[in-house]
Amino acid sequence: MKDYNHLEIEKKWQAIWTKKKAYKTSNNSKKKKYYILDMIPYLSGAGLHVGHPKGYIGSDVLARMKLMQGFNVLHPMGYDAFGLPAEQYALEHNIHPRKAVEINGKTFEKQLSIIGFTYDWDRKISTDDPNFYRWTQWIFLKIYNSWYNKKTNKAEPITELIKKFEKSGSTGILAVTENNQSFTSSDWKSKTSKEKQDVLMKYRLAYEGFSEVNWCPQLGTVLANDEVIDSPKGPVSERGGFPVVKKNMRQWFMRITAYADRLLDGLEDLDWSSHIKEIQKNWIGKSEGLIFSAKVKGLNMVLETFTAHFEACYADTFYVIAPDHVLLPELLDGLPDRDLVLKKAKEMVDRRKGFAEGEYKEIDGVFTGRYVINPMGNEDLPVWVASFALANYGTGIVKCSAHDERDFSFAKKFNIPLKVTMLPTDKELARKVQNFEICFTDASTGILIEPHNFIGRNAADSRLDMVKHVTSKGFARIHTTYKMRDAIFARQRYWGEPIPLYHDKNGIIHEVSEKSLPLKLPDVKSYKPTGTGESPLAGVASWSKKGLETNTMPGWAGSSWYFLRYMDPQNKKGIADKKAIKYWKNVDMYVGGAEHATGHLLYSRFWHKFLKDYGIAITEEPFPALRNQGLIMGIDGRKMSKRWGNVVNPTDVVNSYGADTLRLYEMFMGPFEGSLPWSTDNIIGSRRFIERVWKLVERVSKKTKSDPKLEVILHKTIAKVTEDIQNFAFNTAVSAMMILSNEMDKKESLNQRDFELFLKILSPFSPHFTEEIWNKLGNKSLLVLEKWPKFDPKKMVDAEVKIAILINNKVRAEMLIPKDEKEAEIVRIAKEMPDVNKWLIGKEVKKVIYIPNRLVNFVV
RNA sequence: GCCCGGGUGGCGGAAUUGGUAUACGCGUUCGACUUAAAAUCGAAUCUCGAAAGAGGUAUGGGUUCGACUCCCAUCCUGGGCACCA
Repeated sequence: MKDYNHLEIEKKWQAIWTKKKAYKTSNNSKKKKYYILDMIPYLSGAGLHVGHPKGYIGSDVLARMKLMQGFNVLHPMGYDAFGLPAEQYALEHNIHPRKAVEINGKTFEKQLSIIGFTYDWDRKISTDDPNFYRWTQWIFLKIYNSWYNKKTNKAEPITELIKKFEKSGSTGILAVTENNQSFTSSDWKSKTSKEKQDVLMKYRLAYEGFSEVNWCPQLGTVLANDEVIDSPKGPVSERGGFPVVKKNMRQWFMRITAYADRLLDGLEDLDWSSHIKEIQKNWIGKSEGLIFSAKVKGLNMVLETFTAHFEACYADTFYVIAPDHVLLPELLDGLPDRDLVLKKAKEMVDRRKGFAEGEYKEIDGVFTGRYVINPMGNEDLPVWVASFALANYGTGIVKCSAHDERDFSFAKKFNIPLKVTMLPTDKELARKVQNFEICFTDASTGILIEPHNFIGRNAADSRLDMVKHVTSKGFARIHTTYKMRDAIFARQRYWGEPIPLYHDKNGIIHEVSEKSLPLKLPDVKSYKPTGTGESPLAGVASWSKKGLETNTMPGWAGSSWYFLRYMDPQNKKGIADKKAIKYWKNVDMYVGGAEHATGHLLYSRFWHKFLKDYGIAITEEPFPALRNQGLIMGIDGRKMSKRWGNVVNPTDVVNSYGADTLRLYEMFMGPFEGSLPWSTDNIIGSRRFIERVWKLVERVSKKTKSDPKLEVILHKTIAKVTEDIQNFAFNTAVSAMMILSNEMDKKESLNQRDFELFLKILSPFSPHFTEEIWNKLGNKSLLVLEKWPKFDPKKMVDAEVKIAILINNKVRAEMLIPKDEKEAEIVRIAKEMPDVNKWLIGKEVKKVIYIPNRLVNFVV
């Protein structure tokens, strides 16, 4: 056997696999399908470092095993070419985004090609391809033309809603949003087109509205909440780190909140890390509580407050309202200090704007001069404007008591009287505020006893009782709120999918007809952000003349459905052929970074659920199983980045060690989901292993008989590797194979069939050199398409086992004995062993514990 | 502040219905080969101890014949959320 020349071998087999179309995926297969997908990468142009392929290698190892196990495997790759990363690269390098995408795509493909992936490049997609974004626009129109029917709990065409409005006698359609619309059919018919549009806009799942948004002047665009991060200097953009401020703008939105419950409920059955599920759960932020209504004294007005923590509601002594609350001016009407209070409120709002979300901790307030009648009693409670109250959570008005730390300090500052009810956790508080009035206490148990008798109940039960109590008395009603907000679906940028809508002279919105899709992004000279909040498209005469929407779609549009396109990427009649979707269904195993927990992974679940309602997708969830690869850090332990000069280029590693070594090492480094520093020392170990296997070939012979002991290890290894790959425990799979090769190394001669079984299970990790050996051993077929070995449970059984002899849990001796020997026999032999006997002399054995084939423990 | 993870040799890490802690790899030390070095091969490598033995999985306690594993408390650490009522 020649010396191991990785460059030659890898190039050779990559060419042969491509020529023989070894990884071509068919849509007309009788085999069972397995769809394994890597998160679509965006083309930022920075080039890959060794951390990028880690996830791809993991999914590739699984894909290769599934292929060998006889599945029809779909394992595609493409680019998310639209959006900020590509555009930012273009701006920095002063080239057109289209050109930037082309260059970066080629670099990316070249870097990947040498690692030896199983991608079927015939299925490549790119989100900026008109043949692709035609369907992104098409889906947008479907979403735009739908509303969420809470009764059927699914999206329905907006035409169905209009029919309901038109149907005579119908009044009050159940609203998706807070707007409780109520009108008769004649009311509806008498409305102008514009008025009808305004009503429907409150139901559409894609809608136009105004809102305070995260505006990034440097990027010249609006950012979603998850694209903004906090820094010591205030909020900055995730991409680029530029300052972000609040700005009120016209926007397109996606009504993701309509799907809040389904997004939350669906999480339970997903095979995702609990960590990611937890993040999504917190993001959705479902909170069940009560809404109390209180009459304002001296006005014909009711204030509603939402609270999820109503256990202490009998102790409430004051109300607060958000300084920017829409009802505040009305509440102040007729009061002498009206303008003064409004001015103070405005100051509070302005002050808060200067802080990042969550950074503003000042306590400020002003008394409105109004009182409400306590809904649970008769006394009057003062209403204050408080800097901490948020207009957009709950009702924007809070009912306050001493039990909330923040309410407590507010009351302290402004000398507002307080009461407490004793709750199990509040004994300390009761001591702290002993000067205040204490109501409804049970000093010994801390459980509420008045005005309803709850003696002997635990906290959860008394919470339930409290709900019953206050709702039956009419003090409050049950209500659920969510922290999640509707997603902004617009960017004031050039490089994105055009939104296929236009406004006419009367301000009526029309759709670009389905037939004329794709609505192509026009070529422009200047694609730079205008900085004013207007999209560069506004400056294109032919575009604005038609009244076309000048905002483009955000970066997450294409990535919210691309996985369906891979099923049938060339289809011209729809996003994919019905049969193809029926066959591939959804992604069996999704692999990507954990940083997309609240962005991509939430948005694509939302779109998929919509497409399910619409009858295109056939499963409720797009990604039933998800694995997140950990980062690979620089040698210095810092994140790999040009800035630190610690970037390791995979091409360099492939050149000096080979793709097989790179692949094996990245899988062996540690747990797949862990973040680890790259190590130039450790990679040697993986290379040595490959060379040792390479040399083993010299001892392989068809004439050599199977060694029974080696066979046991071999079959145990096959079982372990099969299981470990399925569980993404690649590091232990590699370690098991290292143990096997060490055992083989001890033998003078090896049975060829046994050795070939080893090659097969090693092939997914290091496909090139194993293919070369397979070929050299005289096989004509391709190893990568060979059948995955089945382990034989009969061959996994050791003839002899090593049993540890313990005295009082200390190992004192060992014995080799036939498997499944009788306990009595083992104990008899053990007692006679000198190393055991000396510990037992003169002592009484109180107990003998025997664990079959593992240990025997004498308790003396 | 609240909600999730995690803490095992010099290093990456193995080990879970509770059953021989430190597999596998790296590094280090010694030896072989070599004029020499690299590479390769062999041996050793948790701590104390000459040995017998003793101790040891962040810390303290508990359950158990037996705990890295289960329970309680504490400390450290990574991540997520946050004036969310």
